[in-house]
Amino acid sequence: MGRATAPGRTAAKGGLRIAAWNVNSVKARLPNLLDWLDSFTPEVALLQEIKCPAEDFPRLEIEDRGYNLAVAGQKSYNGVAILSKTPLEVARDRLPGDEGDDQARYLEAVTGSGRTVVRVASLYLPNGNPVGSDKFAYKLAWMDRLLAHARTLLALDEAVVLGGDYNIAPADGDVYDPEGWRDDALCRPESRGRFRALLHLGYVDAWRARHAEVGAFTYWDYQQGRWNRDEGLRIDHLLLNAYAADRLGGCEIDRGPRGKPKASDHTPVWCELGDAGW
DNA sequence: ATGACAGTCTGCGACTGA
Repeated sequence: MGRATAPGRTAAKGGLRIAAWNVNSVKARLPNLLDWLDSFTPEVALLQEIKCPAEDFPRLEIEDRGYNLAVAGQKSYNGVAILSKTPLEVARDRLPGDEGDDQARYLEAVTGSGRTVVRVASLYLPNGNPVGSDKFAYKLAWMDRLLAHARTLLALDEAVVLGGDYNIAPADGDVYDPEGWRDDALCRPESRGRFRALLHLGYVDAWRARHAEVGAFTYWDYQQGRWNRDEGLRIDHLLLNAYAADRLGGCEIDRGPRGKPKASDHTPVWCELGDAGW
């Protein structure tokens, strides 16, 4: 159609690029976030760990760059947001299954238009350490709720992308030191088994679908020179249902933001979805 | 080497994260 092409859509050629990034405080990271939005110009950005209530989100700076915005925030910790060049229709701002859970870790919205309509979720799965604690139980329960919800989403005839910080390294090849991390909540069989259960539902790990290599990471600890040594973990993921996977173009980890001053300890992962072919 | 991280607010120390 003759619709005007918005700035930043050139690389997508009518498709759209969806990125997930744990920014570790949207206020502390605002210059980094704006630099990234200006240079990469994703059509959709799924942010985690904004660490502020929705009313404190730097809305104007984002909207000035042509993004619509949806936020599920809370004071001090957690918090997720979705930025999109096209309007957002929020579907839910909490993960169903536990009315008593007030942590802001899940936000789901429908965005895109015409042949590029897509349902996206920005999710921040609990860390779960130390293993054996109530935090670990919360992580596994949260993952069980995500599995149940992901199953209900399969009934929809639309593309679905569940993106964010899963706090799970799916396999030893996603960890710089698998032996050292064997008993960590990010690598435990209980965590990995639930991640695999998502794949068994039919969701596709977009990065793994496009890359066979091991030793590619999305997170590097601030301490002990982990970034300079490239000692990290791949824990941020884009999971695609079949409708989305059928449209999957490239999927890449953008290491650029991790190397900048005042960086988050995570870096973005993004994928490109082409137009629906029908 | 008496060190070597970075957010948050309960704020000059404690808590959380991965």
